[in-house]
Amino acid sequence: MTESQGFGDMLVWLSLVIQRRYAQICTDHDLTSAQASLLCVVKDRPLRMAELAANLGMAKNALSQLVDRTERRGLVQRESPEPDRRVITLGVTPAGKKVAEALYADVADRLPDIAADLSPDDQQHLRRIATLIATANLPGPC
Amino acid sequence: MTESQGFGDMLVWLSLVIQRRYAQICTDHDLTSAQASLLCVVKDRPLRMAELAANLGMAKNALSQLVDRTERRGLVQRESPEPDRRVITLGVTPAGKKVAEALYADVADRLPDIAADLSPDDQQHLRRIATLIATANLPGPC
DNA sequence: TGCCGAAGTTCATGCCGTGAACTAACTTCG
DNA sequence: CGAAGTTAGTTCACGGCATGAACTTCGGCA
Repeated sequence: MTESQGFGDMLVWLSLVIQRRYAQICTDHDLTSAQASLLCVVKDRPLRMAELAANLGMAKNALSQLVDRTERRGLVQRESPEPDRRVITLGVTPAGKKVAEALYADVADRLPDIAADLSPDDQQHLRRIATLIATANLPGPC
Repeated sequence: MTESQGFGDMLVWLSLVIQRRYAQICTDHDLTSAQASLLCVVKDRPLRMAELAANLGMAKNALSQLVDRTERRGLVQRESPEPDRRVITLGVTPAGKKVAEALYADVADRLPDIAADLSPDDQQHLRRIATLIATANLPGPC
């Protein structure tokens, strides 16, 4: 009954297209999608593990292991700066910062390619709508 | 320099939001995202492995293993209908068909929730734009 | 016949996420 | 003070997933 076909369906395909391009850009920087997202979230300021887990929408144990792998590569480091000695914050190393910035720039540069065939109006629409949905549905940063 | 902040970035977040909701709906039907997508692609007509791999954007070997797991659950079955005995086509079982249709309906029903806060105009924009990008960037079905 | 290429598969490896059990550190309150 | 409960984070075993490399089978072509 939903007219044309599959709004939901189309959203899934859209996300697959984005996901694929993103993964490609990440591997060009020798990163996985998960590690790349992690890096981008902490690139400007350290965050606690719990906050990070919420931001990325993953369980604490999954995050812990992701951090293990990323730390092993020297891109990120655990710190324990608070009086409460249980809390661990995660920051980037200088190397990680460089990688993060290069990746971020590349994403900004190459990811919008998927929208290259759209009219300028539609590109603006998409940008606006993506921002709305992302900020509305993520416990997120801002 | 790109105004406001991060078009590329926003697209990534958008795709994460969609991906998460989709994964949730899939697990509600006891499926993984990959198996769900596979099922939806073959639910109406059988396809060759090579075509499937192209449609889903994955390597042939990855597909082969995905099919193994999905076939083991009795949702899908390999056939060898052509004179060329190398080609294998993949079709759904009756059980698989039922699951696929229930899932598809649920996706159509619940996935657009993420856009619920948008104005009706924006929802139409999003639907249209998603369709454009998806069909333009997928070797896909149509 | 003999050789090349295409369709699928198999294997080993590594990343990723989950559930369950665990440690260490703080908090509460008698 | 000190025992009970809570919170932050980790560890482990397991399964799904993707990749690269090697392999089998089959068709095409000379």
